[in-house]
Amino acid sequence: MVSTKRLSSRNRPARESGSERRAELLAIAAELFATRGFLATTVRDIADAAGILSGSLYHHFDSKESMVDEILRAFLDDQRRTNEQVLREAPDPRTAITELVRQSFAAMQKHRAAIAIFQNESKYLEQLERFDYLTQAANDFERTWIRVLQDGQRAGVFRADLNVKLAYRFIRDMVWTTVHWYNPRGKLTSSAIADQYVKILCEGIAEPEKP
Amino acid sequence: MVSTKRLSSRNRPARESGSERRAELLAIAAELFATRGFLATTVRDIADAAGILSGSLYHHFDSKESMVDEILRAFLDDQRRTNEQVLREAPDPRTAITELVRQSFAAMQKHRAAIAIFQNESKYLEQLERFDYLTQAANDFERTWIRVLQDGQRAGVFRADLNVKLAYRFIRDMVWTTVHWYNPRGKLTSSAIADQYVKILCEGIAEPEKP
DNA sequence: GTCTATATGTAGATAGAC
DNA sequence: GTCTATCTACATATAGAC
Repeated sequence: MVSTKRLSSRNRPARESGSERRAELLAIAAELFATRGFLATTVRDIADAAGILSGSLYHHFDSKESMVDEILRAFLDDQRRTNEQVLREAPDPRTAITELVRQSFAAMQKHRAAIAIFQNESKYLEQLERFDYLTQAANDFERTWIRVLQDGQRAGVFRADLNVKLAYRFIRDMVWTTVHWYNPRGKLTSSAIADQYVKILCEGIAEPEKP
Repeated sequence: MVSTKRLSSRNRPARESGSERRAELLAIAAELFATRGFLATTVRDIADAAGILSGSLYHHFDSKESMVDEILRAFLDDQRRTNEQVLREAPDPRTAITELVRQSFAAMQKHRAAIAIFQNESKYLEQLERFDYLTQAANDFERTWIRVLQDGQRAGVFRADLNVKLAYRFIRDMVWTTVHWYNPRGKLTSSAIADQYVKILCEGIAEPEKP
């Protein structure tokens, strides 16, 4: 049974995805990239934090860029899938917006470091060809939110005088920048923050009920 | 009249503040730091953009850090002064908040690059002792806004159920992150953005008038 | 999977001529 | 005020032993 053709974690080449050690190292790198910044973090910093020497990292990864690439792709794939599900299931624009916000905050539990990196380093990484998908992902998010806002305007649940592009940026910045100060072990749960934000947001942009 | 003891721009030592060339070079550096990031910008990049060689920069500045230091201090001093004036002159909390927002957006005309640098690089620069004042400045801003929000709550013009610390971060992020996409030569004036934002913000957090 | 040893590039910064 | 020339340090990455 050992000589099966299926690649188990025992015989899979180390430089491909799936090994537990890789995952550990990626988590360590993600944390450092998020807190110190990608450029300010050296491969020696990562190796030190992992208790190995810098050269040993190259047994697992091609380069520092490959590491951040994997971290970001994992987050963006996950986020895109979840957004699509929200849009499929939401019965109306107001629910859709609320759920998109709540779901973005929820992502902070799982992808806190990746979100911070996406926020802080996109401007730099987008200059490199291999990270073109970051620009595409940002455009995808924008299209999704703007469509929901416009649908809501047409349906009369969002103010007609709202500049949807501006409102989108407003919501996006509000949600994502939370990662800069959010503390996963603090008093405020991501759910509580989401509730407070959605409340401020909706009572600002929702058309008041006609009496 | 030439042999006066007063330092004119003719005889002032080049490495002190005031010369026009310094100001030009600082503006060029600020633009690069803002768009590419502080670490990603090399002194050679700055020199290239200025049409000189990298060594020549050191006739004007001690180091790359000194350059960003000057850029940030100029912005923060200006901003602090303006905030104090707003607070002195605003007759009530709602006006104070509105004017603080409007004034922050107005700062984007004069200090766009510095604001972006302050936003993007503070986390890294704060690790260095010489930039301790960045942490202090951020705390000062926070205290100012929170005081106004609390005053407004006590006066009954802001919702009593508002989490002021959360609302502050909400406003701060909303305002400052605009610099990431604000285009000084675009259709939207900073004043128009401010109006739209203040509207969304206030109709969200202002207590509705009792009929 | 990690270590030893090292190649290679490039960054920030300096000294002195013009 | 800028250039020429160069120093020094450190970053990413590699090759092969264990």
